[in-house]
Amino acid sequence: MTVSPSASRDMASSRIFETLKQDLIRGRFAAGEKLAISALKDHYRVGLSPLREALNRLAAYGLLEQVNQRGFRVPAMRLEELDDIAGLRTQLECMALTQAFQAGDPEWESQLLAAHHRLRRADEHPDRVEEWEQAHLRFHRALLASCGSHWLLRFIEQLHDQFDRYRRLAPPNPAVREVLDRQHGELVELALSRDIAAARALLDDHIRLSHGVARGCCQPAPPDSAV
Amino acid sequence: MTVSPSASRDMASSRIFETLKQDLIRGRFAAGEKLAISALKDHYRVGLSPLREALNRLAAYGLLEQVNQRGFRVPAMRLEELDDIAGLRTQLECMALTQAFQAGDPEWESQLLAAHHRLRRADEHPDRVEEWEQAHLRFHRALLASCGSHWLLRFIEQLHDQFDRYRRLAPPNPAVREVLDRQHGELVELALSRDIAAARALLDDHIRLSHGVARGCCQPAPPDSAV
DNA sequence: TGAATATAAAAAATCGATTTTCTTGAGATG
DNA sequence: CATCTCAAGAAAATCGATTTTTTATATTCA
Repeated sequence: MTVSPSASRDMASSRIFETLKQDLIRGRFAAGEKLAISALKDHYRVGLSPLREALNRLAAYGLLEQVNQRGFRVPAMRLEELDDIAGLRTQLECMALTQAFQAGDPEWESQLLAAHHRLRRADEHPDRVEEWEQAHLRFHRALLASCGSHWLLRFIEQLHDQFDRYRRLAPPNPAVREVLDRQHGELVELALSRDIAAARALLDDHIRLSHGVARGCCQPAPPDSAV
Repeated sequence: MTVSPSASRDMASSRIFETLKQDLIRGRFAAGEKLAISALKDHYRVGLSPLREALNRLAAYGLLEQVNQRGFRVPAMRLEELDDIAGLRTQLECMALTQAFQAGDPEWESQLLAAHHRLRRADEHPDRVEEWEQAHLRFHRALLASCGSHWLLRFIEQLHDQFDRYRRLAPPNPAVREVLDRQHGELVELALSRDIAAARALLDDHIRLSHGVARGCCQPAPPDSAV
């Protein structure tokens, strides 16, 4: 987030922040679960201070909730919130897309092509999920990177993380996945030809499809009487 | 036993977070300044741990920057960033306004009227700046409160805080201020009559005017050769 | 002289221990 | 039998001290 890029010499709090962030997005904790701080401390082999600093950052980022004197919990997952996230993501990304197409230069085009190539390579290895996830995130980043608004990109990134938390919990849908993969290539084409209207429509559809899949993460809440 | 209003029940880290947040927005620290942690500790009379947790939250929120092993600094103020913030604020607030008008119910109308009344009362006391600032923030919150998107409101709040950091540093402009105050009342009228198009135009203008005033915060950087 | 290096002082980050607050459940009360 | 009280245990929050890293200053060497 705000920590400077140098990777290896990172502070313990930044390392544990990144690790926890990924684990939260990957769904390694149950929604609504209360985090036992000393258990985390043992599991991740970090001290209390860096751990607590990371938890505080995650709470400010929206991947954790902090309750007054009773620690941190994983936010509940509600269909209503997923819809909110997806809807807003659509609007913000379409906004950024327009600006990115208008301001995009050859360097942006190159980076986009490169990111797309990496994503296609990752498509070929269905077993290496984390590599694909990273390539996918970077592709969407590259698509909007030239939009010129630091704050817009920041919010989009945050929404993307929130969205993925839901999507990753949903059962995979190979048929839709195939369409989504194809759309990435089409987005690149439209980017190169600067076809804003078509690209917006496609991106809207892309997110809508992905949203539909992600909705599978919440089964309808059973009435209280059920076992 | 007299339980003082929840505030004292808060954790030290939350109290110092709020205090620091306000002081940052009010411009009590110079832009670009490096924060000396132990000085803050003495000044605010808090321990190191709660202080560091608050600083971490503020960095995640965007009111501080954290540099790898060299602590926290106040973000620089750049005209370019103010323009980004104002532009995005306009787009997000207009988006929220539309949804708020569509979903607004009588309770929302009441709260908006109440917030506006408090703001007008605060207008009458030009000496009590902080009261006005709070009433103003709450008015704008009330205007959009019924929009139904938790995440949109969250981002708008964040942008508002960023924007105010610039605006509060700029020299006051009584002429523009008078127009801005009048616009608050007009926004209420348009809210009650659900005139979305007119309200969007007015809100756009409202932010544009305020943006113009806020721009006075950065005097053009003198060339290096100057004394 | 000027670049490079060593070193002392300062600041940040982290650790281990202490204090505070919540939670649980046994026993008292109505 | 349900509710309330209170102490013991668990967990969170905070403190004080230590370790690590940076910064400033002085010194050496070409």
